[in-house]
Amino acid sequence: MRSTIKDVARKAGVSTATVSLVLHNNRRISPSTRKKVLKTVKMLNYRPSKIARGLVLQNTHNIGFIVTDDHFLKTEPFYTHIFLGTEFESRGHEYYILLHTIPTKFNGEDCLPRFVKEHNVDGVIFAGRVPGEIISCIEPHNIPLVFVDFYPATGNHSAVLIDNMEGGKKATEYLISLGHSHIGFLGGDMTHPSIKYRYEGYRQALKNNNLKYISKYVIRSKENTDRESGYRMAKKLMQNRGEITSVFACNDAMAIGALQYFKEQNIRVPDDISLIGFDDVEADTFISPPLTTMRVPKTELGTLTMQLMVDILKGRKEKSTKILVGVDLVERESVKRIVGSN
Amino acid sequence: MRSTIKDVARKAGVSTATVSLVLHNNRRISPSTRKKVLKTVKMLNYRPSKIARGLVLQNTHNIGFIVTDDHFLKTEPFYTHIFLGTEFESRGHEYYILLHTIPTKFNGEDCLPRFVKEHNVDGVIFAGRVPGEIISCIEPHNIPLVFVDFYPATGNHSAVLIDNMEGGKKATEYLISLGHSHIGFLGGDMTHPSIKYRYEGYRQALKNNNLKYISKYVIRSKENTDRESGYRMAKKLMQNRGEITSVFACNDAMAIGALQYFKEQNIRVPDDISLIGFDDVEADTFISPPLTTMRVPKTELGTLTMQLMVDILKGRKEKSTKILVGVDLVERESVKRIVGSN
DNA sequence: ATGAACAAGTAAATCGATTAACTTTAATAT
DNA sequence: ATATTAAAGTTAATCGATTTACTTGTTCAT
Repeated sequence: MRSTIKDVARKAGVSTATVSLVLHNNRRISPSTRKKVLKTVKMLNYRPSKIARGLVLQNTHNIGFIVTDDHFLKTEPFYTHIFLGTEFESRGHEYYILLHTIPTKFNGEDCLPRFVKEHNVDGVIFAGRVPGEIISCIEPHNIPLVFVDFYPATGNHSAVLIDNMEGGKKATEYLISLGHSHIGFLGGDMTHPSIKYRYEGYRQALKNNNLKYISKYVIRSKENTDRESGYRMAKKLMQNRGEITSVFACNDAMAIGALQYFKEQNIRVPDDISLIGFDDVEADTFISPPLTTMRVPKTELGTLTMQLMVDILKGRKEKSTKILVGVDLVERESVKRIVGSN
Repeated sequence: MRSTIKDVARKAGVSTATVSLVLHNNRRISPSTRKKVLKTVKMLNYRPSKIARGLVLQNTHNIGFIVTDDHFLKTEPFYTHIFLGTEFESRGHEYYILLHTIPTKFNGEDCLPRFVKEHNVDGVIFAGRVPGEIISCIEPHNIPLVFVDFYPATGNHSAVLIDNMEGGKKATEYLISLGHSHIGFLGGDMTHPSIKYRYEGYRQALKNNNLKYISKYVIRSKENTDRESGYRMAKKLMQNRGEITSVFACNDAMAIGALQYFKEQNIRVPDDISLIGFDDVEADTFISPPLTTMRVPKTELGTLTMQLMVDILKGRKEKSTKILVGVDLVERESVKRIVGSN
């Protein structure tokens, strides 16, 4: 049987209060008693029970992590990385992460996650876009919420976000700097804030460089931003290609889908067309040519989120803090300088 | 503030004992009192605190889930599916899953997961191959262990396993049934039990069908069974191709890598060579041609594991129960009947 | 009418930690 | 010598639920 605070107290010849005070570095206890207690603690291999402690302190030291099924399971382990980031960070803070996935076909019923019902979490992290109902179900419970890689339209919540606008701008400006002036944009669901901001960045870059915005160069859909949709959108874009020499895909999954289409059509990348993505997923280095993209620090996104959550729980940060995380260009082989430029 | 058992008792005009007994369906309580209490419970939206309950019952209702980093993060979300399977199943049993990942470069130090140190789990699930040190660190703690998709060489533990031998046999026999008699085997790390058994199945199928085992048709390595290694092993296999008309890759990742190589060499699949994989990962349907493979029910693997864990915790099953899960052929487009056969 | 058997409910101990309030002893000030 | 203060520890209440042992009241057999 595991040892309790009573065992330690008995063995060390002190009260349980003394043991507890020693463990909390209270200086009411003399160095000699302190030493004695610590020795006994070590000897009995004692660790306070998280449960007993939770009962009296009225906390759980658990954090809920909510993400949709399809986000968590998609081929690119984007959210899995974020999840692991929170998990890594939680270790140092003595927290545990409890996962809750929302079915793809969420119908609004039973929207309260079990860990909220049972009051088994001190805070909740939302990763990626989640249905608004879930948020409004949880909000009234008055638990700190932190969003990562998504920010709901209403409310004023804490969030860790990618600087998508800046990223979109950087990606586009990179193409421009290599002489491209007819740049396609391969967009997915434009109601998604991330995609929208990447698109805004694209527009800004064009504007800042005095390039015309040509609407037939821009594909938007209502669909998911996955490989399949990338394939189809690339097809659509190429059917009315104009003078396009490069394409900025709103994420790597779509870029990879587009690449597939280009290959089938014998459109060479980067010789015939340059392609830049966004996210930096693992598959990027394995495909041919390796994809130039904007790196999103996924694990870091997770650790930052968890740090923010802990800061909020300890009252060290405001309940509506926003953290913006920058993205960097990763040059690989899918983008090429326009011949004759510069 | 959330309501406690005292609030319910007061409001219903009974003792806390009565409330607890009602909630446990004890028939010492009269139907009328019962009804009254249940009404109050609903009114106050009361739920017993998991923590308080855990303290008196001496359980945590948490299950630890241990997997290595690289397993959890690899491109094919195989273990992510298993993880989610356990999570789904855990809901119905009022358990929570706590994840612990082992760094790829595990050096043997600090091998005890936090949740074991803190006695914060009732049982531990090991998913996929894990370093032996971890297992022997946890064993002495006398917590129920269940392995899924991996079984350690020593000890007699509970496990949920894929019937790899049967699967390897089925895959090979399928090729044979279509007229193939020169069948390559693309193997990875043969010290891995799963790979070893798939290979055994391959040999058995050959033997049962009176086909010669030709050692140059079999590639084994010590490397990971990933796409990159599939690419390189396919290259090696083709350098000494003999009369090979089909290849059984020990998993889909390797099959996809091989496919990549075949494409680059203008070896058409399935026209020049048939290719069958194992696992049924999502990418299979997106590549061209879609990969014929053996379907492993990943989510089910997770739910079965969790069920087994619960059964063991409740004393309904032995501590060394094994469950073998069958695999099924998924016919897609990477395998073709040999012309002229049958 | 009396006691046995049963039904319905409660009091109180318990799980393992934390901490406010208190006690005891020693040191210091006046 | 006495009051004051500080130091070092302890007592006991508390968190929220569960459950054993007990009480009280009722029914039923004889």
